[in-house]
Amino acid sequence: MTNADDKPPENRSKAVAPRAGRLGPTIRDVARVANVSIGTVSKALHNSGSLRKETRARVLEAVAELGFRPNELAQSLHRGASATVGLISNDSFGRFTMPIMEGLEACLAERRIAVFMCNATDDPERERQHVEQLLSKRVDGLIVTSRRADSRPRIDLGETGLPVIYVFSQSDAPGSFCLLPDDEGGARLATEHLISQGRQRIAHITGPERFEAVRLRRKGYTKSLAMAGIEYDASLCLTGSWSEAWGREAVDRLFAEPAKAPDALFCGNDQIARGALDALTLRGIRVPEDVAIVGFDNWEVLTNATRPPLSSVDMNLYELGREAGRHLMTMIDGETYGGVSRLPCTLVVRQSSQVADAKEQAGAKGIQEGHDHA
Amino acid sequence: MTNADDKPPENRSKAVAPRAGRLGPTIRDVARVANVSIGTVSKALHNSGSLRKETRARVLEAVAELGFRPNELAQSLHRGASATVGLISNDSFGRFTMPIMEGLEACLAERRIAVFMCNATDDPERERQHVEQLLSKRVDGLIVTSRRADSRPRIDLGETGLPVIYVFSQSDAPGSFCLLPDDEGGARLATEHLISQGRQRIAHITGPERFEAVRLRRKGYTKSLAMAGIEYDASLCLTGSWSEAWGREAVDRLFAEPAKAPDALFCGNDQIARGALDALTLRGIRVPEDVAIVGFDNWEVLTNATRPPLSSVDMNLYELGREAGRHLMTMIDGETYGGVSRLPCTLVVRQSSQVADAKEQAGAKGIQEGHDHA
DNA sequence: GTGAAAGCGCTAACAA
DNA sequence: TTGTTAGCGCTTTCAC
Repeated sequence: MTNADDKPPENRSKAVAPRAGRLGPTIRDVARVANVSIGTVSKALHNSGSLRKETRARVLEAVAELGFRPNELAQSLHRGASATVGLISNDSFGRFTMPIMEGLEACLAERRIAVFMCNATDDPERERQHVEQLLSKRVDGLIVTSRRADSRPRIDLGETGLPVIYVFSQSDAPGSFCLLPDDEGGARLATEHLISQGRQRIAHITGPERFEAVRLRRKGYTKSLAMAGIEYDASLCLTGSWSEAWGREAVDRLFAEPAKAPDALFCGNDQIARGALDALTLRGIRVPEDVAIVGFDNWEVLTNATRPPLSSVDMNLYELGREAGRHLMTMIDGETYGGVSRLPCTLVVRQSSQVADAKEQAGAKGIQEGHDHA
Repeated sequence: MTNADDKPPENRSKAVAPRAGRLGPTIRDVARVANVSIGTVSKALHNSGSLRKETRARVLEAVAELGFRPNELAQSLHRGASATVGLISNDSFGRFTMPIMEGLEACLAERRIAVFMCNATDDPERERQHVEQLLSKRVDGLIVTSRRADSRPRIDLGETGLPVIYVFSQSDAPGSFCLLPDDEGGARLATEHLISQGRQRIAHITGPERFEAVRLRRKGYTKSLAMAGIEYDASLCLTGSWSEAWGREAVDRLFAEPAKAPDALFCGNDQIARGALDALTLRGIRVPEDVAIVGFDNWEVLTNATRPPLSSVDMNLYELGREAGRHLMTMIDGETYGGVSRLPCTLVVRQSSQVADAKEQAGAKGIQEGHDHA
């Protein structure tokens, strides 16, 4: 019952919907301009059905003229899927979340899926609100990430069978799908590399015991020692905080008695490694000649800033994010996954662990040369 | 013409819309269960109109029973606004983008506005695609951020009068609204602080000339010197890269001739400052007794890791993000802004710039004590 | 106080 | 080949 000649309401400037003008032309407008029906416009847009060439051309012309852009909200409503996923982070978008986000976004963008960013910073109430909002917005899937020592309670999604992936975080609920780096494997890469460099007394300076990553990395470390027939010396395995200060302190302890000093350090993260390196330098101990060092995280602002540049294990978080994206897409398509999946780490060898003339060692599986961006 | 007793289609398991079950109950279902009309349910949900107490109760009961969650997509379609904004980053979600995102998200979450994250990494084509997608999703506003030396081309939004804010980035188009930290002011805080510590020969080691931030910070530095009656010595102002290596190299140059050596360093970022600090320490020059240092960015992984901890200028990026969110909300409500707005920086004083017994200096405007998280 | 119905912009099934 | 129309799930006006 609207009057057929419905003009744009230029007159009612203070109408109830002041943003109407911003919403742009609708498919109806296109139909009017092209002088065809709405259904025809839709067909022309999706290249579906059969249409006379010139009709389609006329429609596309009108589309261009009006600057028509289909309203995805309406499409989603119809389709029952929003081409949208939510990413909930508890790491305050921290250093570890970033590369994961990038990988995820890059992967999903290819299928034109958009990502809602939500920061819950370990506040259960905020998390609940975000989940609530995401469900209301009818996201097609959910990614949960966080840098946590222990596994987290699973997200409560009620009856909705919404696909969820825990990346770089673990849910305690059975059946949840978790994507993590292979900490143990990473540690083995590092330790075996040091052994291959001829080191025999390899110390491990690492973070707080309560982190599963700490326990797994130590496991990899001890396994590699065992495989090489090196006896594990508990006094060489030091647990502390994730800081440079702890790295310095640990070195002070390890090198208190020169006779018992190690000839290599495998550190739980790059900050510890840097602290250790600084402390060694201060003591006049040469790296890598006297003591070789390998860190963990491959955080380039650190690894490339030290002298010498720091070898480190890379968790390939960007790749982890991509993988999460891929899995999520197949889950959205109906697939189901569960359990913990771990992605391999890579060792990036720089000067801190390799005396110059031993360089030919590199090239083995999971090992790459560090390219220092000058 | 649908049969009134429309059952959920449990039978057609391989139907065209396999996700239908996931979409959850609709307002129609609620109406059926509560035995009222759809309109009544809506009123009950929004506490609008007048409703008998028990009717409302009945509706809410049905809502709870079914786990009904209003479909925001449908609401948005009706309302003509999506309660959604886009954030386009060209910094690959880097170190600077993170705190901005956090502030933005925190601010918008209060009004239940969700944020789409898009990473364009300085690729114009990807950026265009993202913008296109965001427009299709009918976002209510756009935030553009990037760490760039120069101003960027403005985002092309066609006819849509979509609100846009450039945060930590500048558009070359006149009329654009840009939100930036007050680099010049930050530099003045740092320089004046050093002067107040009795320093007279203050060097400035900074980044590449092509960054506007570099030029502005130097301007602040020279102004402060002038105000204090200290003559500007061009040989004390060194331009290089943003790296620790450059910080070390610059110190080597500055201290080549001990007679001409400065008694304070104001560095263009914390990495440079750290490199400088390390180089000084290596030369046996004491910080802060012999040379005081102030950095820029207040990147805590760096500032708290050095010995002594590093004083630094904080750009308050989190606050910048919040401010962007606030402005964007008022712009969505119809307000318009333009031009460049700069937010004040803060100086965080730690030990690198302040000899112990001079501590009472702190407390002035824009200056705060650095609390080192152990 | 409550119900009916017209949209919001789009798709797809069906008619013409 | 093209037009018509019934939804998608919700809000809101207007009858009753």
